[in-house]
Order: sequence, then structure tokens, then C-alpha cells
Amino acid sequence: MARTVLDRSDAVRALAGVFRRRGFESGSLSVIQQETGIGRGSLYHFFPAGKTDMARAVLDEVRRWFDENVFEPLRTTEDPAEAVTAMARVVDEYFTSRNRVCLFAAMTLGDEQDAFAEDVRRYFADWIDALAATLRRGGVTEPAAADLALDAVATIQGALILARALDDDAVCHGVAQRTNARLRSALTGH
Amino acid sequence: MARTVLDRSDAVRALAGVFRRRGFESGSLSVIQQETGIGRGSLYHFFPAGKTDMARAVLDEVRRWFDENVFEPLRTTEDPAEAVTAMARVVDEYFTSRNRVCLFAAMTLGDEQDAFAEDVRRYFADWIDALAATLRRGGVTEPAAADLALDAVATIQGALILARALDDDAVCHGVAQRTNARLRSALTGH
DNA sequence: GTCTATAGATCGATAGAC
DNA sequence: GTCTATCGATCTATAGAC
Repeated sequence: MARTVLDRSDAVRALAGVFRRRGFESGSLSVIQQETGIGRGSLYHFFPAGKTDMARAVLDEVRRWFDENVFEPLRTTEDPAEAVTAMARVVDEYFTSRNRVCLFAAMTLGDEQDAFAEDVRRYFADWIDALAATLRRGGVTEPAAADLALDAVATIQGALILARALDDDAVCHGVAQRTNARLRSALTGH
Repeated sequence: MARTVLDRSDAVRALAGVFRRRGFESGSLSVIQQETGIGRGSLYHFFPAGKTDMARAVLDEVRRWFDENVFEPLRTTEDPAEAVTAMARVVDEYFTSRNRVCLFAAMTLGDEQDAFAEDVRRYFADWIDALAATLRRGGVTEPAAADLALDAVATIQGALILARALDDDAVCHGVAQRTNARLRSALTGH
């Protein structure tokens, strides 16, 4: 029997898949073991504190991905309209290629809710703030920018629920497109 | 010790509370027993198939509530603008008074997902369809009405996630208000 | 119709060989 | 670093007294 040696980031990737498919609580160590092919010993080698460590590692990776591919581009892309459109496209691709599940949103329900409440809060607050700042750079005045950004993030998150409920990726694509259009039409010069 | 005799609807109400607070999977029979004060024997008397029966009973009650207080009013209220505004108000009140949790949305994640997939699909499809029909009665043309309705339901559902994440009911109130305004401004004569 | 006691399965986590 | 074996706790569900 082959003994596969893997590093922590392989394990985190595999865990993220299981958690997206089964949820945090349903994904028991037995199914994690089966679906990832990683033995119990290895899991506890990489994540000594067990399931909580695994959840934290997965959320940290998601957070890093959004920092790099969503939040930072929103802040640094010169043209606000371009920044908004890129966000819509990137986020749509991300979620449709990952079972239409946002693991931070999943963390707002269930047992471990409290343990990660601050991380969840910061993830959504940072997303909304980065988008609102982009809108302000594009000429949208303060209270409107904050509302528009919050509504946009809410609509995207709700689209994930509907896409799962209706089993239809087109829901995500349509919402991404219309959210993009709505945000761009709020920018000056449109 | 008092022996309280209760009927099934009392049990369903108590169960809904537990599921909203703890989620479907986290709410084990032990915590259900503790938090509802209903003994194990009684629970299996009312719900012979166990937890799945409990989940179905709770979802059925939620479904009935929405049929009566949301879907039917959308279809029968004469003035479309009035119907839309009533929906926004009623839904906002419902969710903010129930831990900001939509149990049908919660069912799109986790273990029992498959068992209730059809009920979940129908709940959201009926909501979107009823709202789209109201918009059409108000003069909105077909493709736009469907998109507007879907986006509205998505935004409301996403607002629940953000309200939990940011621990702030104002998110729900703000989204309800702006969704109402956006829908009304799409109706003819605005 | 409600209770307690408990069966049987599965859980998360640990130990120790290799 | 990975494995298997296994612990104690907890889970859902059942049985039987009242």
C-alpha cells in the first residue's frame, strides 16, 4: 500500500471540500477520513486541536484568498468601475466552482458559531467596507455607498442560497451580472 | 413534579426555537429535551421517525406561515405597490423576531439537505413566483419581473446572513426598506 | 401520554507501533 | 509522518414501567 506524504496545505484544501459538501458539523472525522483519504493520525498531526483547528485552518485559507483576490483588488484597482466588475466576475467564479458555498456564511449557524464570530464579522465587514470605499472613489456619496455595498454583498450571499435551493448556477451568474450593473450605474459618469 | 400535557403544535413551536438557535444538526436530542422541557418519550410519541420527523414538522409550519402571511397576500392584495410593501414589512418582522434565521435556507447545507431538497426548492420558487406575478400586475414586463423578484428574495436572505454575522438587526430593516423602494420604483406610475 | 433506563452506533480524540 | 486500535463520551432510538 502506498504511503502518501502530504503537507498541511493539501490537507486544508481537502478539508475545505468536505466542509463545503457536508457542512461543518455533519462532516464527521470518519467521513473526513474517507473523503480526503487522510488517516486519523495524520489529521491530528496537522491539526492537534482537532476539528476546531481544521475549521480555523480552512477559514484562514478562504480569508487569505479573498484578501488577495477580492479585497485588495477593490482597494488598488485604479478605475472603480473596473474594480467592481472584476469583483463580480471573480466572486461568481469562486463560488460556482466551490459548491456555491460560502464557509463564512455557513459559520453563522450551528455549534461553533461563537468560536469564530469575530472572524466572520471581520470577513463581511471588510468586504462591505472595501466595496463601499471603491464606490466612494467613484463619486458615490457616503451613506449611499455603504448601503449599496451592503446590499450587494447580501444579494451575492442570498444568491448562493437560491442557487443551492434551485440547483442552478445561473442564479449566481445572473445576480453577479445585475449586481455589477447596479453598482456601475451608481458611479459618476454613467 | 408537574406532568405537563401538551399537544403536537406546542412541541413544533418549541422545536422551531431550538433549531433556529442551534441549527438542525447541532440540536441534539439531549439539548432538545433540555431546552423544550419535553421528555424523550414524548418527542418520539409525536415524531415517531425521530429527528427527521421533527424537522419536517417544523418546516411544514414555516411553510404554512409563509403561505398565509406572505405568498397569499402577494397574490390577492389589489394594489401591487401595497402588496410589495406589506411583504417587506411582514418578512422583516418575522425574521428579526426569530433569531434572523430562515430554516429553509439552513436546509441548503448539511446532512439532511437531500431529504428536504424538493420542499426547499418549492418554498423559494413559490416566493419568487408570487412576487414576480405581483410585479407583472404592476406593469413590469416578464423578464424584468422575474429578475427583480429573484434579486429581492436573494437580498433578503443575504441580509439574514449579514445580520447574524454583524449581530445587527438594522441590516434587516435597512435591506427591507431599500428592497421595498427598489421594487416599488419598478412599478408603473413611479 | 410521559417518564427513566439503556441498547447500539458513532462521535472526537489519544496511544503506540512502525 | 502515517497507520491501526481503542478509549470514553455522546448520539439516536427503543423498551417498558407508570
